[in-house]
Amino acid sequence: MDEMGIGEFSRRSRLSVRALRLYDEMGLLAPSRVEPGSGYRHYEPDQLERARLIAALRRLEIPLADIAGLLELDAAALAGRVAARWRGVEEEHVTRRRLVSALVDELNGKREDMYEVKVRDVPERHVLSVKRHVTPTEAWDLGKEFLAGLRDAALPRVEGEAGEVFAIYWGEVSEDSDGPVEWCRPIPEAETEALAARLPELTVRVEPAHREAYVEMGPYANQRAEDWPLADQALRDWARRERLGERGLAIAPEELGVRVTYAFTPGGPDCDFAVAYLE
Amino acid sequence: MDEMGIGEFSRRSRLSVRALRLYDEMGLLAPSRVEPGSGYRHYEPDQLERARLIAALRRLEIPLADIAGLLELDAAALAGRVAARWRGVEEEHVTRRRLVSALVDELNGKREDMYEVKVRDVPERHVLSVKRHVTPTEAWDLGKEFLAGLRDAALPRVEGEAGEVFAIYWGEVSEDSDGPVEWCRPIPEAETEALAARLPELTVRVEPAHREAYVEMGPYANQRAEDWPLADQALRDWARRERLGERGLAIAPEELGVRVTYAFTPGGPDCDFAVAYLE
DNA sequence: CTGGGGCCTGCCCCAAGGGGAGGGTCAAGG
DNA sequence: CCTTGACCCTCCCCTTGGGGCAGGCCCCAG
Repeated sequence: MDEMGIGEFSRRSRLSVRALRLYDEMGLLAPSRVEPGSGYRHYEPDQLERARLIAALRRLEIPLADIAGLLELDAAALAGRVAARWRGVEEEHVTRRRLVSALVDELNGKREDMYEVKVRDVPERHVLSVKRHVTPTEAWDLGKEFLAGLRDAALPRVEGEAGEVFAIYWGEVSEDSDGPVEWCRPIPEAETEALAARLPELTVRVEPAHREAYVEMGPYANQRAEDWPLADQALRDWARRERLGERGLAIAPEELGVRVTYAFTPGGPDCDFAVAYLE
Repeated sequence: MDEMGIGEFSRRSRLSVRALRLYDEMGLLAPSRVEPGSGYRHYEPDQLERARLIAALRRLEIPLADIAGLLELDAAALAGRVAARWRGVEEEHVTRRRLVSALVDELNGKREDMYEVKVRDVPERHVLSVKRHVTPTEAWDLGKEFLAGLRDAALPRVEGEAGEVFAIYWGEVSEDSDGPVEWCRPIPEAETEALAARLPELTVRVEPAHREAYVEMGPYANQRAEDWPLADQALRDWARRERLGERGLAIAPEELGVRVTYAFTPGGPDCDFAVAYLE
């Protein structure tokens, strides 16, 4: 019977008296005995183990509510959950690291010339497409699925840059706005009807000729989400310089009705970031 | 004059309306115009840059109060501060990563045998020592300084394990309790008086013979702070199994008057974690 | 003239405690 | 027996960065 007061238990567990009272209140770590008269809390030495485990989990910034659940698991299961949670933290950390380097580069002016805006004329094209409402992550999955389907179908190609697969963001794609997004594959005009019959799950339509502004983003752009706003900004600045704001230029993915196209090289991960405007 | 309402500015800056109102209130990002009658906020497009910068800094979890200061800097200085802050985050992340792996290993029982408790008899020794009240970080600095001084003094050695440099934590060393901590170097009994005269800044005393329990912690233990509590726990468990709790065994660094000794190999970073008890 | 969206302020809420007020309890020393 | 100091209690307000909701105003289109 070598129970101790909250002060000593605090020192031994390296948890503050404050925290111990909170954990008691939350039912996370109740004292072994509470004096009825004074309300004094008393703890047993073997409660230190639980206390120290809580302290360790808190040091990893795990919320108390989650800790309550974790404490019901056996050691092996707990270890698994902690490891799994940590993998998530690592991932987020890597994301943030990329964000920092992008931000620092941008502040140091190293990215200004990375996003040179160019203009190109795109002829009228017949395309096979899917158009769907999607969340940001689903947008890429939709693209992957679309590309995989195309490979199986072994379609005839249109020559040159105009033959590349591309995506059109018809509206903002974010947490609370879901596009739609359309993935397109140009096809030779002559084969339009045959392909429409062969691939009934895809739409066939005509993409009108237009002139578009674009920036080249290089390989793996899709993995560097922090670069997209910069490309967006570059195009936005260009549009303002060119005073195109009121001539039907669609400048922002976050504006509804916008047409932002991403031009892809189907074999690889290269992509452009293009803003279409119609003359 | 293409100003916009708070809703559109929110979508374009990817900051919530809520956040924008808060930033206005805090003076971080004031709207360019507030309608006197209705209180409606209006923003100019060129405020988007600042807004997006704030959003980027917030994504790095920089507090708003700090952001206010950062926004007054020019781009290069800001980049430097962001990079510096990030280095701190990286460091903390590494610390936490070690903590996780230690915790997971412990939960999986991989560390149980790492801390096998052994017992050894230590003869009476004459030692040169410094004893001082220190904070946790100062404790190691004190040790380094002590070891450096010893090297310069070229002292005669005592043979064997009993000749190693060691430290005694006479009391808890933490944020609000500061030891004291004593660093000791055994010397041959015959030279006691000569050395006392030669090194007047050091104390000379006799460390009585005793039997002590200890665990071996291997190299670089001082860099793995998360291992110390485990060693402590191993000794604590051992003491309870051996029913030594009431026979004068000092079991906890957080208990005042305790004697926890750390045994060092002076050339390298290896150290034991020893708990002395007197028979 | 009515509906629907956009916008306003003001109030309460979250996590995980920190700080302090005001007051009770307990052991030792004078 | 009294006091002193250490310890402990509950209760309330404070923090950060907003989220949610209520009640009400503004403004435009049909």
